[in-house]
Amino acid sequence: MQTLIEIQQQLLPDLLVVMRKRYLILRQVMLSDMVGRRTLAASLDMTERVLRAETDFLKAQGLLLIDAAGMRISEAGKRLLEDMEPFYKTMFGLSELEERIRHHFGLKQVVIVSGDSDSSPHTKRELGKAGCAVLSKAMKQNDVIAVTGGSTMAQVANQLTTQTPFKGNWFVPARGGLGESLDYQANTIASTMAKRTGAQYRMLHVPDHLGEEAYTSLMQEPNVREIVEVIRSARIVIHGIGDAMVMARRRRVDATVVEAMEAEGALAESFGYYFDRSGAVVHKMLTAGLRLEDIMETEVVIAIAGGRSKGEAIAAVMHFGHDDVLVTDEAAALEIAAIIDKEEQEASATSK
Amino acid sequence: MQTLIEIQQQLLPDLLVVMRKRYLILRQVMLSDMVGRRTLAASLDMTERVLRAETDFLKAQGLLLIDAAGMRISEAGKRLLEDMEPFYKTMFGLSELEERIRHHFGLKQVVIVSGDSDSSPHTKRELGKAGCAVLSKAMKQNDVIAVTGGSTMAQVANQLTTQTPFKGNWFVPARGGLGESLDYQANTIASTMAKRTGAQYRMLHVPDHLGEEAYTSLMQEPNVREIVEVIRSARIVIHGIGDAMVMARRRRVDATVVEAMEAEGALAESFGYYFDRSGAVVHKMLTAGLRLEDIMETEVVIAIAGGRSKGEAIAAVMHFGHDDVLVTDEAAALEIAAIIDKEEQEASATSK
DNA sequence: GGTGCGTGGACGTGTAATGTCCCGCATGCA
DNA sequence: TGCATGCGGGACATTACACGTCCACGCACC
Repeated sequence: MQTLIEIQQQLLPDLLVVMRKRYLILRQVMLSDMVGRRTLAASLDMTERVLRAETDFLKAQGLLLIDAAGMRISEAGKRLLEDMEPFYKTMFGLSELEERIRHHFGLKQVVIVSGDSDSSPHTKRELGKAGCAVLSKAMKQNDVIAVTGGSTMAQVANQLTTQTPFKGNWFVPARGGLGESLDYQANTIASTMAKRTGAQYRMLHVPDHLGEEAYTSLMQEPNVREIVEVIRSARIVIHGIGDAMVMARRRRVDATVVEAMEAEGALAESFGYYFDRSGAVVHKMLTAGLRLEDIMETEVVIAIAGGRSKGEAIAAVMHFGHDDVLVTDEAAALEIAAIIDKEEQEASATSK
Repeated sequence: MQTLIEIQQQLLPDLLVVMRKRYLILRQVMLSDMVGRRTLAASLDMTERVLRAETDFLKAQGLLLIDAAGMRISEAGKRLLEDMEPFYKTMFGLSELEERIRHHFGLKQVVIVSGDSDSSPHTKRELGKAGCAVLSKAMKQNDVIAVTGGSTMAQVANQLTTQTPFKGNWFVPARGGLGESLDYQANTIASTMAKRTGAQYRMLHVPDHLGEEAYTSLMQEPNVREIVEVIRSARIVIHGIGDAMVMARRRRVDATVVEAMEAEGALAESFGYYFDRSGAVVHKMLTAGLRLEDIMETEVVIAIAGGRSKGEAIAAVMHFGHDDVLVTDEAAALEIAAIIDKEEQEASATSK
């Protein structure tokens, strides 16, 4: 059985967005007692014109009183705010979280699905769906999309569908082979995505982790070189995020290297790199795939990861600061919010 | 305390309209099992193109399955319809009623406010407000608006406000003096409305009910004649509806005439005329105000009346068939719906 | 009486919604 | 087996609307 809100989300996905917008306007006016349009627009981060459309509407509904001196809330508006209070958190809790995380890390967009991917396969599926929606929106024609491996990315690949085939688009793996199971290989995922969207794909058949010698000689190979250049020119990168130690072990990284990384505080792994708590890269190395400098120049970088246990790792990668969009779940988002809280407290403590 | 639905009706009435539209599409598809776009558009009374936009959306949401053979509902869509069922009536019950009544009497628009004006002054105020909204929307520049008397019309006049003054507009009484209390006189109401909207007004200082001789001689008077011509040229008429016997008594109509009218089945009164159950006019008479033929040619005729006790009278006037818009309340609307039911049953019984 | 902030009106522009027409295709009937 | 019908979906011109921008005017406060 679904609640009214869940039904509405399906039937009118932007209902909550509009509702929240109007609610916030009303609340802001209430708090400001009497306020002008420009001031209000600034404090709500809206353009003056769209705010005006909304206030005109709220006035017509009798929730707002507007006269030459400015705007104030009506009795009916006050009552509405009070009555809406109990619904606010369940309705907009996630939107609020999204906005908070988006703002703190300077991202373009944050999407949070409810639940915890660690414990619920259903949430993981939803996470995949949300990832698809974001990716589909980002894709244009003749794009190159670099994808990483991992179970979450595999989930995205399985959810991907499209009405109009993206014929001119290329899916490529972001990195070479990483010694994981076949299903979670970047190569596998890139090919699945391409097949499901009617796009093309290319594979990179080299191990990711290379010594300098092997790297140089492989890059002499014309066909390797060619695909590597395609990869590095990707306009969109979509990647998962993992726990550093778990990933290192799964990838059979040298025990000594693992120890070194642990000593340096490695916490998160993403597109083959390891990050510490502050988002600094631990252990940079040669790779045939995407390099850090490529990521920094990529137009759209989408991170997708969920589950309570991944919260810290996600925050670390976000600190790295080159992502544009984050798709995650409620459990991870709450962890991230807690980390933000702590950081802000520390920041205010040191500033004193 | 308001429910979430009530809050939404205030905060996003526009979106709820969209929601209803999508719900009805989904339901129609469900009932039709498998149906084409053109057929569906016809049965929902929508243009093909807007239906297409909606079905594309519903398909993207996974609620509708579309293939070369036609459209059918998906499992998720079926579930959504079931889950929405309990909310439907509270959300759209009034819209449903509006549409039903609108369609049955061939009106352009029906507006229903919740409650019963007979028992709740609050509902009566809301009725007034709704009437204002309709009237404001209908008014253009340099219009002549004829208004009748009555307590409901007085309520409309008291609620009327406007941001932009309607300078070139004229409010006039639809009929002459009718021996009611001053507050409910058409003259009074016309002047109140004019004052509240910054418009002009003219008065008609003659008794409404006239013998042939008096009528002829009064119409010789140039200033009477002039205002009468203005009245009869009104582009908008807004009128109340009353119970025939109550109004006749209040207006001190001759006892013999009252008896005659009662014998003829007089049920409702509006703009000075008396109607029987089927909307036929009982007792036509000379008047210095609006005549029936004027009403028939008026561009916009707005009826406004509410309260359970008025239901029958409203239905009678609607049968008369020259109104464009009806503004009423829930209690009256339910009475009207019951009458429609009965009529339709009788109609189907005779057709057999 | 000046100054600043307020609303509301006007207007140009770009984009999304809509009306219209058409195509290729599957299906069912002759 | 062939033909007609009705299907979804693509294309495109037109329209309507939302939005950014600018300005006039009025009110309150200094």
